Amino acid sequence: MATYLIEYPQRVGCMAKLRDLKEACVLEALAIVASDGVEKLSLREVARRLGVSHQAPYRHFASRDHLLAEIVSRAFRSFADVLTEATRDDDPQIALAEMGIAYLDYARREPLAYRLMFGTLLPDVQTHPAMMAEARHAFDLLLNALAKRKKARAMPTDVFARGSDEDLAMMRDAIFIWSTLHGFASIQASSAVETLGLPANLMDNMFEELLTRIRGGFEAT
Amino acid sequence: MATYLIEYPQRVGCMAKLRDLKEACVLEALAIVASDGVEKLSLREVARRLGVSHQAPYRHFASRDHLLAEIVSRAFRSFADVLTEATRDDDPQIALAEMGIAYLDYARREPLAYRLMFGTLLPDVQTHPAMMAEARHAFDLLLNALAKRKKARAMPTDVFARGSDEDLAMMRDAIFIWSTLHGFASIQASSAVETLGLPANLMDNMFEELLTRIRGGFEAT
DNA sequence: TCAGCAATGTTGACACCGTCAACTTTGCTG
DNA sequence: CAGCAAAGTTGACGGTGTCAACATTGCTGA
Repeated sequence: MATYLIEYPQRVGCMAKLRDLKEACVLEALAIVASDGVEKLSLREVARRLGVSHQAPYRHFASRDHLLAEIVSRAFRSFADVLTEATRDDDPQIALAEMGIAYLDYARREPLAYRLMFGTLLPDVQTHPAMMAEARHAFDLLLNALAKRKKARAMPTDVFARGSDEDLAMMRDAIFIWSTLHGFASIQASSAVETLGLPANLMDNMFEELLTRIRGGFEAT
Repeated sequence: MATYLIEYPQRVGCMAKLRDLKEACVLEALAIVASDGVEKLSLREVARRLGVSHQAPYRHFASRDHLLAEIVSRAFRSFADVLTEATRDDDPQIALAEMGIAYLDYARREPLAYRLMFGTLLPDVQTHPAMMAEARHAFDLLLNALAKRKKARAMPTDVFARGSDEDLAMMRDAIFIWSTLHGFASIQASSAVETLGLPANLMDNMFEELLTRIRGGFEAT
């Protein structure tokens, strides 16, 4: 019987209790993912930790995927917040670098959260539009930073460039940057260095070097 | 009773039968991964498809992870073969580009196999050294290609560079190249373009562009 | 006030899964 | 041909997601 009320005693009525258990499930799920990884996440374990029957969460999440979509959404939001906070400088070029560092740093600090977002099969997008919106928001941070940079460097001739082509080119720029950041981050988050028997410190202190190379590749087109 | 004998009737004795069932398990597992993804791989499903009791595979694989390690090893080997075959040109720079194209092409053609190697939590390395050896072999293809390129461009002053520092620098080069390739490939292999609601053809025909940018980033240090 | 009702939580079942233990069958070998 | 080790089978246990039926709760309108 509702042990979670002890941990979340603020409830005053039915609706509040509802939000409490739903919220408690989300928090407990996030805790499981953060400590043991998404593979260990199960509705029954969440229910068990909350001292509630194994079916109680089903009143608030139609399936495991619905709970997963919720915590993935939150992970994207928190990730986007970190990127936003890190991007401070007025110089768009420097702001981009700040974002890149923040990206890599997040993946290193929170490998399980990073794997949750980018390393597992996500629930179907069509049935979880909120999750997609959060993910897109994070991606838009990169697109916006690129747009600012482009604006600051705009040549008069750019006026003639057609909008959609321009957008597509910028998205391609974003894909390149994201590819390099994501590749590095996921290699680091996986145990690839260990798996391959490479020097343990191989990927340490490579952030700046990686950004330099991204810059080089960025101007190579 | 051993329906798989019908499919693999070449057996002549006990030992041959052993290899048959073991081999049949591996082939069936690879088929499952190729058609439904690694998540759908289960020892019981393999046994069922082979018309054999659910415990029979345990005579040949101590656990699910042991079967997984075996098919991951084979995936790495087949991947390495593809890279090797594609790398034909005498010019080390062109050979590197050929390898890059082959890498991206493989990930696009076989997204489930790619995810098997690079997108899932692999079994423990210490207990599966053969798997690690195959993975390392694939990585060494890149290192060797880089070494050839360096040799072809060697300046006389390079003679003074210390070996281990040189190796470390080359591994860092490899990490950059691999990061970009892997990032792009895994973004493509995941349904990220769909998840983010980006133009469906955004990542088409980007292979050459990506290689150009890698080249640019490569020379930026 | 209180009957009724919808929301919420519980219990039990089913079909999956990996894995351990005990058993039977098989086929080679001394 | 007896024996033995390897191979395969059967059954069980605890874990999972999920469906169905039931119990409880607390608000609401007569």
